[in-house]
Amino acid sequence: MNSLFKALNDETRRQIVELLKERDMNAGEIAERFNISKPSISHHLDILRQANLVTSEKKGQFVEYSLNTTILEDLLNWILTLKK
Amino acid sequence: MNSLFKALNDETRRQIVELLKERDMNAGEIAERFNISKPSISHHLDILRQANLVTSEKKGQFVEYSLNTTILEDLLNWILTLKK
DNA sequence: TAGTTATTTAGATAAATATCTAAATATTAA
DNA sequence: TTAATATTTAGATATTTATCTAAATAACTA
Repeated sequence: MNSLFKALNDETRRQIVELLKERDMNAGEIAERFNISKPSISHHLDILRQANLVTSEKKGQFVEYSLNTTILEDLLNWILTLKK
Repeated sequence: MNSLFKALNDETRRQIVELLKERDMNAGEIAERFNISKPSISHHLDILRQANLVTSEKKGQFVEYSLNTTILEDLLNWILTLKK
C-alpha cells in the first residue's frame, strides 16, 4: 500500500498512468510526452513498477510498458472502507 | 488531487484517517496513539486539513478533528476511470 | 564487426519532508 | 490574576526524492 501511494504521489507518474490507460507504450514514447530527461522518466517507471502499477516487457531493443489495474483494487477497497 | 495524494502518502496520516473513521478525536487523543511528538502530529493534521480530508473545530481548549469523506469521491472517480 | 539507437545505471545536487525541541498562544481553573 | 493544560508555530536537522549529465548495457543495422 505504501509503494502504491508513493507511486501515485507525483503528477508525472499519474500522467504516465493515464497515458498507459490508452495503450501500451515503450519507454521512449512515454519520455517524448514530457519535458523531462529519459533517465528521469526511467526512474519514474521504475517506481511505478515497484508499486506493481505497470509491467514491462522487453521487445527487441524497446521496453514496452503496460498498465496493471488489478493492484488498484486494494486502493479502491481502502477508500471504500473509509467511506463505509 | 495533488494535496490529496500527498496527504495519503504517509503511514501515520493514513492511520490518523483510520482513527477518525471510528470517531471524532481531539489533537491530544490522536497524538496519544503514536510514538511521535505532538508538534509532529499537529503538522500531519495540518497536511490532512490542507487536503480537506479532515476538518477541525475548536471546542474550548481542545481542537476536535473529523474525517471528511466527500473529498474521496474525486479519488474514487480517478481510480475508476483508470480501471474503465 | 562497427556504428547507431533504446534504455538503464551511477553519481551528484537541490528541494521537499518528517521529525525533534523550545517557545508562543489560547483556554480553563484555582 | 496566576498556574496548568492543549495546541500550534518556529527553527533546526537528517532523510527522501525528483531531477540532471555522463556512462554503461543491450539490440539492431549497414
